[in-house]
Amino acid sequence: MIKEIPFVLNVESQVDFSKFELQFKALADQKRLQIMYELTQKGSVCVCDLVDIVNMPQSKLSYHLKILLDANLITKETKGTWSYYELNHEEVNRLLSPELCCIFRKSENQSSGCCP
Amino acid sequence: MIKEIPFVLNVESQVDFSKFELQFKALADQKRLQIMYELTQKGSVCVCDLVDIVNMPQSKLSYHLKILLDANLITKETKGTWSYYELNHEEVNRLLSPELCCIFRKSENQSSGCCP
DNA sequence: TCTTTAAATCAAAATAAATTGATTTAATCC
DNA sequence: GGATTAAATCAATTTATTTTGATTTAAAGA
Repeated sequence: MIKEIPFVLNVESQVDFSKFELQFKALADQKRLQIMYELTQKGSVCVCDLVDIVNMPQSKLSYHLKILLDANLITKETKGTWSYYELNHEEVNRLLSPELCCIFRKSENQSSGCCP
Repeated sequence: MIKEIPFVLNVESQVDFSKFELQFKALADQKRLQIMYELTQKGSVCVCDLVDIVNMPQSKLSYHLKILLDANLITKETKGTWSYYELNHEEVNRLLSPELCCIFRKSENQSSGCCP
């Protein structure tokens, strides 16, 4: 019979925070928070429109979208020459408090169990 | 007669994300996440002990504690020469999802309405 | 008072992230 | 095919953050 090894020593220093670091880094910028906010308000938006909405040069926007995409906080769908970005509500809800989720959620849409 | 400029354009860009930026910046670092995790496990810890727990030079730890403190994610109490730091559970819960809060919460203590 | 210890601060160096403007890739339309 | 448009990428610069080791501040004890 095998004795269980106590699940105690230094388990804490094993905890892997790298995914959280990546996601919080993506959130740690007002420009990117605004992009997320706009995607919440407008739903699915193509880069060519987003450029005007957030008033940002295209290459700069592209850079910030990539950071959000790599963090899995937004999703991308390409249709021909256009790329449409959307908020990844599941991931945002997984990460942020209901209170905070509401900032990234239209008040009309209460369906996804985030807002109180 | 002066024509009014329509108050339409860019109302959304008025939303102030600066406090969130500060807090997410504080969270956007594995070392600081580990510090928060240790404070969750150990409750109130003085810097002199934390140095060994997170295995970090004192000045470096002091730097990271300040960032967490400025973001209101931890609190500090000085007793004589010692400084004791604690997690600010209210603020952490306000910001992070119940799921994530659990990472910064001892499983014994279910009192604060965070874990499911 | 002098010494010791804890913790914060400082300035310099190292590292990382953001911005810029130009270029590339690739899909669409004529 | 050639021109046009959308979006990503690139390299160079700028800006911000982190690390380091030394110094400072200040409380406690002999």
